[in-house]
Amino acid sequence: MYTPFVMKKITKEKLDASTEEKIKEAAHTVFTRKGYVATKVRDIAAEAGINLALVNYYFRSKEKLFELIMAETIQKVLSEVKIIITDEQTSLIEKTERIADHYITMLLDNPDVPLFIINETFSGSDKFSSLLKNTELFSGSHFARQLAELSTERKINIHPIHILMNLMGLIVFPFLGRKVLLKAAGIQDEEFKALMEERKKLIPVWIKTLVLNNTTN
Amino acid sequence: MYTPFVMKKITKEKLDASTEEKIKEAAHTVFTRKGYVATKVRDIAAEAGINLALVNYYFRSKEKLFELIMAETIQKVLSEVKIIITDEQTSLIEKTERIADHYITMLLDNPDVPLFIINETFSGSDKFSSLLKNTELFSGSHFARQLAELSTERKINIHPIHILMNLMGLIVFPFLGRKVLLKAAGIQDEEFKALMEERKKLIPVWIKTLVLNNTTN
DNA sequence: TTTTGTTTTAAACACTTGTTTAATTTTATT
DNA sequence: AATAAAATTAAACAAGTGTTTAAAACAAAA
Repeated sequence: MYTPFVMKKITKEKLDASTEEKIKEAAHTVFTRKGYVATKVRDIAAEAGINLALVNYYFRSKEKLFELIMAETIQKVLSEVKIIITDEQTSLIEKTERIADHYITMLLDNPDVPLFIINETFSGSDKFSSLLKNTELFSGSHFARQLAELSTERKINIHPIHILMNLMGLIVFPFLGRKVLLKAAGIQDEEFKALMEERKKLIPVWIKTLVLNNTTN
Repeated sequence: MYTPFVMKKITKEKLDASTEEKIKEAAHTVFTRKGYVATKVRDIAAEAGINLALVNYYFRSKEKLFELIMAETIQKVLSEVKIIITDEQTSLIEKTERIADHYITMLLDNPDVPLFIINETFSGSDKFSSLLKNTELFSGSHFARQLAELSTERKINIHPIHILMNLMGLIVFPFLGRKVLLKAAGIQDEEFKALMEERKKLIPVWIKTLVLNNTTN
C-alpha cells in the first residue's frame, strides 16, 4: 500500500509545493476553527479547492495531517517564548512585558489557537504528548527560577503558580471568551483589537502591582 | 410519527423519572467532556446503561437533548450570578468577592463547563442564542453601572471591560488551562483544588488593588 | 386473568465520513 | 515525439452514526 509515496519521496525536491501547501493552510484554518472531530476531510478539500483524495495522497490520513498542523502550531507558539523565558539578562517584569507583547500580537493574528490547543489537551489522545516535552523547558527556565525566588527572597505569601496563571489568564482569556464578552458588552471587532493592544501595556503593570502588593501582608 | 410521545404526555405524571434522568445525567457528563460533535448517542446510552433507542424515545433527537442540557447548564451558571450583580446594596468589591466565591465553588464541581460553553459560542450554531438573551441582564445590571462609574467618578483611565475580562480570566482560565498548567508546573489534582480555594480570596484582593492603582496615572 | 398503555429492545435504515482504487490528465525525461 | 513518473479525478468501499421500526417485555387497570 501507499506505493505512490515511495515514488514521491525519491524525487521529493521537485515537488510542486503549491497543492501540498494549499492543503496545509486549509487544514490549519478549518482545524483551528472547528476542532479535530468537527472538521471533515471534505471541508479541508473544499477550503483548499482541491480534490478530496489529494488530502490522503499527500498526508496519508486525517490524523497524520492534524498532528503535523498541531506540531507546527505549538512550535510557532513556543519558539519565541522559549527565548524570552530563558533569557538570563532580563528581569521578571521585563519578561512579562515581552510575553504579553508577543502573545497578544500572535493571538490577534491567530485568535483561535488557544481554544484549539486547550481542546486537544482535553481530548486525551496522545496527539498532545509532544507538547509536554516542550513545556518542560518552562520548569527549568530562568523565568521559573525568578518566580520561585519571589516566594523566598521577597517573602511573597502566594504560590508562584498563581502569578503564572494570572499572566496567562489575563493574556489568553479575552480571546477564549470574546464571543460572550463582545455580545455581553456590545462591542465591535475593531474595538476588541484596540482593547487587546491596550492590554499589551496594561498586563505587565497589573502583574507588577499584583506582585508588589502581595509582598507585605 | 412519534405517536408514542403523544401517549406519553397524557400520562406524564406517572413517568418513572429514573431512565429519563439517567439519560440527562449521562448526556451532561459526556457532552461537557467531549463536546457536541465528538459525543455519540451510543456514548450517552452506554454511560447511562440503557438502550440506544431510548435516547430518541425520551428526547426525540441528539440535538434536542443537547439544547436541553445546554440550557440547564447556562441556567445553573447564571441564576446565582444574576442575583449577585443586580444587588443594589453591595459594593463593587463585595460583588467580586461573591462572584469569585460562587464561580470557583461551582467550577470545582463542574470543571468542564467553561470549555463546553466556549466551544458552543464558537460552533456558530444558533444553539447558543438563548444564552445571549440572558447575558443582556449584565448590560443593565448594578454591577455594570458600578463598573462604568469607575471611568467617570474615579477618573480611571481604562475601559471597564478590562476589569470584567480580568475578573473572569482570573477565575476561569485556570480551569481551562489546567491540563497544561498541571503538566508544566508538575502539580497534582489535590494541590490544584487547594490553589483554587486560595484564589477565592486572592482574586478580589487583586481586582481591588488593580482598580485602585489605575485611578491615579 | 385479560386487556391496555407504556417502556424497552434488537435490528434495520439512510446518510455521513475517512480511505482506497483505478483510470485519466499533467509533467518531466529521454 | 515517445515514454515514464507524478498528480489529479470520480467513484466506490467500509465503518460509523442519528434515527426509526416493529416486536417484545413490563406495568397498571379492568
